Amino acid sequence: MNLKELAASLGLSPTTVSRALNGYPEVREETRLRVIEAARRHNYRPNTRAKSLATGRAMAIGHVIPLSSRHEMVNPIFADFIAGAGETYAQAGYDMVLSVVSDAEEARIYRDLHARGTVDGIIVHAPRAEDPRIPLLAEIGLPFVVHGRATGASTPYSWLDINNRRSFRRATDFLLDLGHRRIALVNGLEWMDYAIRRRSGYVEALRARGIAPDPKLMHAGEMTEGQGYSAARAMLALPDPPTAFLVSSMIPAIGLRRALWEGDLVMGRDVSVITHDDELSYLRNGEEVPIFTATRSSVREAGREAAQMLLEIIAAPACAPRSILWEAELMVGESTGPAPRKGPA
Amino acid sequence: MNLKELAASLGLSPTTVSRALNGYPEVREETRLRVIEAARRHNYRPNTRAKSLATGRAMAIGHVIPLSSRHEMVNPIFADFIAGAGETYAQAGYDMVLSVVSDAEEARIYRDLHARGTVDGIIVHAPRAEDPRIPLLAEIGLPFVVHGRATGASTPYSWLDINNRRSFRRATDFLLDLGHRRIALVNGLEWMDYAIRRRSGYVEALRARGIAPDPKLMHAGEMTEGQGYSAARAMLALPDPPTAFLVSSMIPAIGLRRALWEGDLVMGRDVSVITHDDELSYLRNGEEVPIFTATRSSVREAGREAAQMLLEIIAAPACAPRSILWEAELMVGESTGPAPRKGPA
DNA sequence: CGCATTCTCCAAACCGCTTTGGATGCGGGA
DNA sequence: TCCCGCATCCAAAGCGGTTTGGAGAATGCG
Repeated sequence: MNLKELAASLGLSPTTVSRALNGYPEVREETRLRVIEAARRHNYRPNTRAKSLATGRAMAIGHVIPLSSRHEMVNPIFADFIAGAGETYAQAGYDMVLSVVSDAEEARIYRDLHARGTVDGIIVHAPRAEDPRIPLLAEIGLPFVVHGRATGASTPYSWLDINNRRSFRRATDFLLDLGHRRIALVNGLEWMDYAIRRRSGYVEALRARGIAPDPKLMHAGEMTEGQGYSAARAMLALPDPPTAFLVSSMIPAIGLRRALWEGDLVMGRDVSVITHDDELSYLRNGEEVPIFTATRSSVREAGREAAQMLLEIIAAPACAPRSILWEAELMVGESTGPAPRKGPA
Repeated sequence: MNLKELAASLGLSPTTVSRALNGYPEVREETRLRVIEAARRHNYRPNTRAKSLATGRAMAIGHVIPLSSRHEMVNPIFADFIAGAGETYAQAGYDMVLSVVSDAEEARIYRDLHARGTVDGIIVHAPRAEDPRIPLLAEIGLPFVVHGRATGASTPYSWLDINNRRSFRRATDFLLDLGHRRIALVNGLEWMDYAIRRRSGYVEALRARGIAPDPKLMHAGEMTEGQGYSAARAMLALPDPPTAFLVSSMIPAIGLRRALWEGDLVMGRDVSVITHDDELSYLRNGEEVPIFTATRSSVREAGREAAQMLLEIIAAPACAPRSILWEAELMVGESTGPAPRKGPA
């Protein structure tokens, strides 16, 4: 059932039916009701493609999942972010289109999505330092919002991020206040922006207490269970092992927990752990009492908000780039405690 | 840059340019090369919406993520499945559109996606018993492939699934052969099709050895870390606790591992564990030696294959429904061992 | 050389919707 | 009574492609 047929069945012109359905005033109220009723009865939905061809708006937002060709990993927080963004899109009548691409062809995909008119805007995931995607998107003139930031980007852009530096600074201070001096950092890949900021917060806190950061206690890898495990194993085997760990995500924290258990170390007593918690729906940090002391911020909420921001930018393309910076809260759980007197084991 | 402009810049008609780019034979080879070169130089990409309006094909596939309104959880295996499917779509020039909806409005979304012509086909995720989506999609005539199956569906349909019943039957047999008699099942929600089949494989194996399934050893819940933990805690507190567990996913298996550690039970010695392993990219089951003995099947590979199947169905809509049934392999890891003589603890 | 093909290319219709620019009929003010 | 303005509706021109139905030139054949 298309517009023309619906109009014919009502003895009206397509023009009038279109206007009736889209709420234009040039149509008698009685007629409008008749049209709406008929549309409902016939299960009429305007064809998306025709509509967006006519209006010039795709009513769709693109999300590009980059797969680095070496480590073919899907970002585990991606699903929850998408879920949040999806809620916003659904309310606003937008569709979400997803592309999974290796980073080699990422630039091409952006150009494509824009040139083919598939989407009205884009959410940029997992920004890296000096991320080339930002100048690229600015150049081709496709509205976008970055989830995170990109250190060293010169063009202004819109973003939503948490205060990674400050939250890891606070977490490190928290551990220092508990008497820990050998504090390890299990962080994300070193070129990821969030990892850079977290490390700088960590280093800053150490330096403020006159502690030189020890490269042997700083690990950069992917946010997998295995990475958390092996990083912890290696560090615990050092002659002077850490008494506390700072971890960038619940997933490696779980691997770290495994390593601790294997070493007969009790979390919160022998070794303290603080992790960042994205509040992934399938990985809650305990039910009532948090298992891990954690810097916490809902990535799903971030998805909702970033999507909202992008829709507003699309609605008013002229206005200046906006940004939102959230503070992560520090939830004290059972994984932290005073530094042991003589070190673990 | 659109077709008309490109044509004008070449002194050709839009017809000829379109044909040249789409490989039709009615155009001189020399002209074709000239057109292709110009298209490349001007970064020309045909407008998706106009193209699909003209051809009637959306060149897009829909994935609907159902969020049950009570537990607002994102299926953790979803991201990897999507990544696999995305690879197939990218190769075939299809886009992927995602909708996140509460199950209350799922039916409406399917009708919408079809009526608005947004997609050419749909992948159905997380099928339940007697899943209403299957007759619905069949009725509205939208091609679809189910990832999994739906027990009790009367209309024929295409699907790709693993042999859940057999793999859990084999896993249970494996534990029985090791001497275990009190074997617990930590399964998915009882109305999920995969959970039903896994339970039936488990029950079947027990019955074949003359063991009556004990409802107290059968847990049905969501595939979260917390569920695995609390189910294990509860069962281990029984007067006659299980000596072995069968778990439906790595994520609750990790929660289960936490419960075991808390109870000072060594996995593989005091308590045996077999889990299903979807090979999630961020949750590898150990590096060389698998940590968990596991029934294993790549959900990402499933995504690739299901997408492929759907594209073939769209290309040849008349042909009979197809189906693929994969056997999961049983990987023996370190989490299983002979039943302890007198039970744990 | 004449005619039928074959090669190339083009004009125009169409996909389903929006939107501009009227057309028509009615009531009200001068 | 006449004209104007308003309310209501419609015809037709896009949006950017594909595709049908030729047209004109070059080629093949007798």
